[in-house]
Amino acid sequence: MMESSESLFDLEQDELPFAEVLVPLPLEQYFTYRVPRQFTDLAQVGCRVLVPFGRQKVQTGIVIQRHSKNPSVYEAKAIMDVLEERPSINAHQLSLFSWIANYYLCTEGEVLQAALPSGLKIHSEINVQLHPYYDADKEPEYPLTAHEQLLLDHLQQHDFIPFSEISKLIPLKDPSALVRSLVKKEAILLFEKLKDKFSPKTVRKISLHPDYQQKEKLQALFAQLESKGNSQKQVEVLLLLLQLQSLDNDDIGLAKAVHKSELINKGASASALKTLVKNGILHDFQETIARFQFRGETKSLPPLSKEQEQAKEAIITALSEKEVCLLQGVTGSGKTEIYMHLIEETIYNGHQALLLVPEIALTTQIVSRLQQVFGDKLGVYHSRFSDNERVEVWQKVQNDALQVVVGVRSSVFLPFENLGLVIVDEEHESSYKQFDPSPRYHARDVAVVLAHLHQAKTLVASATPSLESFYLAQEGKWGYVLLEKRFADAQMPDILLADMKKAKKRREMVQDFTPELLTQLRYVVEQKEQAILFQNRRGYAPFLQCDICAHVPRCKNCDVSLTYHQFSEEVRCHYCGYKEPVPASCEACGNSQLITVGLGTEKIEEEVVQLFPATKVQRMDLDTTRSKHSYQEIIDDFSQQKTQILIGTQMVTKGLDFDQVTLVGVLDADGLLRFPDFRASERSFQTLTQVSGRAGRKEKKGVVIIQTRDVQHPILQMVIHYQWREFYQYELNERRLFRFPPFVRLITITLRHRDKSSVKQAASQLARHLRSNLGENRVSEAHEPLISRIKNRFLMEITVKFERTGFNVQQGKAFIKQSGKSLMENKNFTGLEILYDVDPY
DNA sequence: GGACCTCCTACT
DNA sequence: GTAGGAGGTCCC
Repeated sequence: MMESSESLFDLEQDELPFAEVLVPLPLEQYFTYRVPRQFTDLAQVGCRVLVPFGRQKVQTGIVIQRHSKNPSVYEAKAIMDVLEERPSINAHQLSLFSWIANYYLCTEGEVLQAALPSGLKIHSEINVQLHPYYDADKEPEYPLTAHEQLLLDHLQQHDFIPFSEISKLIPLKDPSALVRSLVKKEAILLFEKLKDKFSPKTVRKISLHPDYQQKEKLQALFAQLESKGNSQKQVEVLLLLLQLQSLDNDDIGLAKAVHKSELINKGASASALKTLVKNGILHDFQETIARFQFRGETKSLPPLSKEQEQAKEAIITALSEKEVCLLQGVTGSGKTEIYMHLIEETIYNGHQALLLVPEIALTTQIVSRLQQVFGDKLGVYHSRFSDNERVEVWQKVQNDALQVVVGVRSSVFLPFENLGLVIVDEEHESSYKQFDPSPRYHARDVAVVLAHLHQAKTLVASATPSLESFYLAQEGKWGYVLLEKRFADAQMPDILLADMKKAKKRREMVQDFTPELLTQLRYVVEQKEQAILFQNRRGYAPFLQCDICAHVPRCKNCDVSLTYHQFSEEVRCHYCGYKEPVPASCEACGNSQLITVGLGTEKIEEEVVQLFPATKVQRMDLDTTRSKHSYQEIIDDFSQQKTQILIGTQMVTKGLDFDQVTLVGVLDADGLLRFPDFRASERSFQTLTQVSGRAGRKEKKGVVIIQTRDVQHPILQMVIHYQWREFYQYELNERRLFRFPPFVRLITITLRHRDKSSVKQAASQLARHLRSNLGENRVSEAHEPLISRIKNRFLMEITVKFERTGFNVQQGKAFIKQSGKSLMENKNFTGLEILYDVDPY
């Protein structure tokens, strides 16, 4: 694709004076720009260009196509600059963008927005400065308001302020009117400045000037300096430099450069240093360094057990016939070692490899294991890294300086040149599906497409595969390899159910603990072993309730109850972030007795601390892991056995290897099972199996206790008996019966509007239109979603189910999008928003 | 997404 | 009347 467009371009470059440009914004079309003569060669397809966009604004765009068709209805503006000689985005990526936009019903601009690290998305920002003729002491020609005065006062002290920061300085929601007024009064000027440019990390280094890098020359120099008498400081600097040069080497390497900061830290006089540089004795220069530098020896690959070796061979065989293979390996079966061997072979064959991991599983544990083997061939791509760090990985992947990347879902967008293998670890993880900003893509499914574009292979792995993947493997569309034996002959734990209903009736519950779980916990504490307690709800309790009138405090902006957080003494909305102090009394009846209902991690922590005051307890959930390192700290403390009991949400179920955990307690399995969506069973089975897998490794067999009010529940029965085959057959049957994925393709259409009746009317109109054109069995009636208002917008929903075969899904999707578009153009529904979620999770 | 414009409304 | 918010539009 690249080749052909380039050669076409060579032949006819003068006839391609226009470019279609994609901008990273949620807009449907490309924009046409004129390519100035000096850029005819440079502005290739895939290059980033700077373009004027909107009212006096600079945007980064990508050249999608070159052509010679001069747009007739408007005059094309000119590309301002081409940002690189080699395209940032390769042909595979452009195809991938367009596939994602089509499949997930979003725009290519949204994909670009998600794909490019912001360090590569330069755009201009408006700044405000004082007008050169403005005189603060002079009586102003026009009177100034208090707000205007505030801004001018600020500008007396500062050279300029970014427009976007004015609202932080002055309590104004939209400062544009204020700024406009001040411009008119000739008190300020506006100017634009580019921001977010990538800057490589550099260090300043000092070395001897080449003229002095010989012993004799140096001796002469010393003699000369010492004779002067006032150069003592300079002599000290030179001696220190020589000392540092020889530090890790007996032989003095006179050409060697040392860090300037080190010289200064060790006491070199800055002014003497400056003089030496000025006199041409020392050389002061900048060196670009990588942000990630792997130090230390790489080890050879860990050997595989017989079972691992067999699994690896089976995967290779499967992938020789099929593009995708599912590896189902129980927790603790040693999948990571198999990955390493497969990656090694991929690199050996001259290809790049990508290992996708769920956000939360990207810990130092897995990174350091891979780094030990792959050293500086390995790159890590994570949202917690800075922009500059991400740009660096991006560029190294592009230059083939990195052969392996371990990363989170957005690493499918990296500019791989010759991908050979993609591995999706823990593929059932819902965090692979992006939700909040569109594109709402699933990284596993995008990975399969990405691999296909590179004619590469995909390995999809999990102990508890998604129903979708399991089905594809069962149907033979994907290969399938099973690894059932735990590594080093570790035994699977005993999983037991504890009947909360019975315990409650007999009044045997101690707070939220059944006698079974409490007994085991006591034993573990006495034996100095470790335990994990799992409850899938953060905060103290899901909500507060009035003891008398049963009123529950609700969010002002959303249709949800507020969650009680004891530590911060607040009630919070998990949807819009609204929070308020805990109400002293019921707002409905004035009663002051508000009780907590339900169970969150914070409350369990409190109970455990009461029950075991001498034991070290740690809680791990969204609230305790907000900062960059706290997650890792909690993990480290627990694996070093500084903490004995770990209490947490989902997070504790994710691929962490702790050897001394002998007990896992699930405090309330019913909360999982009751979840009102079609994935409740699947999620329950996966979560309970995964969390159980945390118990007992190596020598010691573990125990898992699951508390429930429904001991007969079929899902729980299958979990405790390890009947995963039965589970998949059972659940596939249900899905077939009720027409859910993997038997149909699901799309959720959400309509959003600030006016309730408008959104209802728009939704039923859209539903009627879709039902009559696509079939009533494929499109649901418009209905209110479970949460019908978020951030003061009312929501309506339409569910679409397309069968997998015998129906043109792509055509159906296009029809939906077209219908949505024309509905939004309807003047009765101005302000209507339509959101699509393809393959919702 | 954001800078602009227009329209609406709550005040001194 | 007008400052400030809210909604709507367009970007090549």
